[in-house]
Amino acid sequence: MDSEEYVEAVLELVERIPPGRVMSYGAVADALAERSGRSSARLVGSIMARHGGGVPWHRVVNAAGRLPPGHEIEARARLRAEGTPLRGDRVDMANACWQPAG
DNA sequence: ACAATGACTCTAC
DNA sequence: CGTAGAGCCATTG
Repeated sequence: MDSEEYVEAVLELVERIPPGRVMSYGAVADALAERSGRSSARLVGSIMARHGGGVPWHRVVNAAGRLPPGHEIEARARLRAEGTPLRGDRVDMANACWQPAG
């Protein structure tokens, strides 16, 4: 069961992601590990899959800059519209990687 | 406790 | 661009 506390923390952080930037599940998990104590890329992914609605989920990608399955087209279009550095069908993590610290 | 699953991550081929 | 194997942690049967 996903504690709403953790879910809210994830959604909050995802909403904090500025346009043109993205975060990897692992980065989100790592950033939330300080507030929840427990975190895993799989957990964040699972939460996004269940509660990803209502937040710019397209700003959350995996470590390889891959877009979430079933939404590649949507995510790619949104990212492109926001000016996110794209590299083919993936996100240019070298420039798009963002973190709450800066 | 065990087995299976998942919007993950890394390394190797 | 692809597959395969191991590690990861929580949920579910």
